[in-house]
Amino acid sequence: MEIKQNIKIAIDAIVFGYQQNQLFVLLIKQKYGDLKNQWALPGGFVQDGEPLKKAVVRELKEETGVKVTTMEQLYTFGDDLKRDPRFRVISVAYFGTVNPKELKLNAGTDAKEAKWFPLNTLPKLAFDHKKIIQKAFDRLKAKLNYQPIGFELLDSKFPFSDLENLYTTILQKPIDRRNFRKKILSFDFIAETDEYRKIGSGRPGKLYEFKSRKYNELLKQGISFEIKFA
Amino acid sequence: MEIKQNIKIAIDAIVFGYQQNQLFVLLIKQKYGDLKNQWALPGGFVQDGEPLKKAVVRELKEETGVKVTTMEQLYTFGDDLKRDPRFRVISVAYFGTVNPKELKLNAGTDAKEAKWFPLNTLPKLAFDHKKIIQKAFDRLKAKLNYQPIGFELLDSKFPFSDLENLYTTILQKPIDRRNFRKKILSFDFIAETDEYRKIGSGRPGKLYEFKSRKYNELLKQGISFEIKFA
DNA sequence: TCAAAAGTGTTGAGTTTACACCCATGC
DNA sequence: GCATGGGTGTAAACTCAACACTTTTGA
Repeated sequence: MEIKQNIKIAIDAIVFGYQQNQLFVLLIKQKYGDLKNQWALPGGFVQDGEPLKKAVVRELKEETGVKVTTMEQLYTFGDDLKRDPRFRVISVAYFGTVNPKELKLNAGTDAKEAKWFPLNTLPKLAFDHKKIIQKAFDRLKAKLNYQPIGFELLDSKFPFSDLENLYTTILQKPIDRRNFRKKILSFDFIAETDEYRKIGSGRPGKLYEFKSRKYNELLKQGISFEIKFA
Repeated sequence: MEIKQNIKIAIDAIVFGYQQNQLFVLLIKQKYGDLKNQWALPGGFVQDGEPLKKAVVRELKEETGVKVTTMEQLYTFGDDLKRDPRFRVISVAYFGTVNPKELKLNAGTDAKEAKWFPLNTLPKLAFDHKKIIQKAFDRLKAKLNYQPIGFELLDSKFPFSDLENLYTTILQKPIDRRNFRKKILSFDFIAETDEYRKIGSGRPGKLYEFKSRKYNELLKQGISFEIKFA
């Protein structure tokens, strides 16, 4: 049985980073073709013997130098036949988060043309990448309500207020600080350290760290992490 | 820029139906190749000028005669290089539900080789289709908790107990009948009719109908339909 | 001593859970 | 009259939402 098909398959990666009350997305500058010099999501064509998720990790490393641990499949864009003007491309989009260290792009590899952009001041984007980022952000927002992600986005030791601010930034609405703290602490997967944040004005905040072992145990047991507040 | 790629792209469709406290999945018997006569999900290769979602609708109609309205993208299977033993195939899986009328397959088209199987007594399946069905079922179950789907799976007029039974069947646990009724009625998108179910033993139940207009309005307003109970 | 951010409890409202008996029908 | 499934209310436990003042630090 011979199948003729003239469709290319690609992956795109949406990587979010967080710093100082701003969400960032990692973009690269296109090097070739009509869209040369336009900004776009990291990504590219899948190789013949390559699983999709390997392709995502590879492209990210090649194009930006950023190493990610887990990328989650977001959506497959394959209804718009002209999303790539050259020929038909179906793209499987993955998204993930990285910790703040990665926000300093190591200049190695091809990374000169990679840059972090604040989510609210994105440049003009190639293809349908604006739409894809929107969808990824929607998913991130939705996830935040039912499982406490976001630890990946923070330093390994962080003051409680960083977590608060991360939530207000992503959800784009204020939260009740007292209720939020009660709720998060009740899950019992972050632990106080005996350190304090040194810099900045105001009273220094105690630093907390994420207890990933506890968190994964709870996940396995299927505990549900709903987080509700104004 | 020339890209060499030897990967085929296909879609698979998981269609659920419901009848008498049982969930059914629509399968077809393979006609060609090594896997001839094995059961598999309806699906096939995407045509060059064809959006993914059109491909799903087309394949379903061709292979089973079943007409679906909306199919939701489930997941793209592309990590296992040998999921199809012949060559590399990446498959975008879609799932959806149909109303009980469709459970009687119209003998037209190629439908002779299509059949509804109860979810708990599936035959041996080709490829990784067992895994795909499992994932679709997990998603169906998850959806049921946060939005009252399932009306599609029932007759247009149904006794309340049908809805109850649908929930216990999918969630695989008993529910509190009184609390369930209170909750569902409080959403106010099903309406009493003045008819009663005629057949069966016991006291005849009032028939209800789904108020899709109301439901869609609420969805637009972003009302959240959480349904919790034992 | 002032500005800035951190830390902390209580109360009322609303929601969820648990629970058992009577009703209408066909046989 | 009995078997079968349909229909109904209430109280206790829990969770959520609203709300404001004190503490610690650096400048």
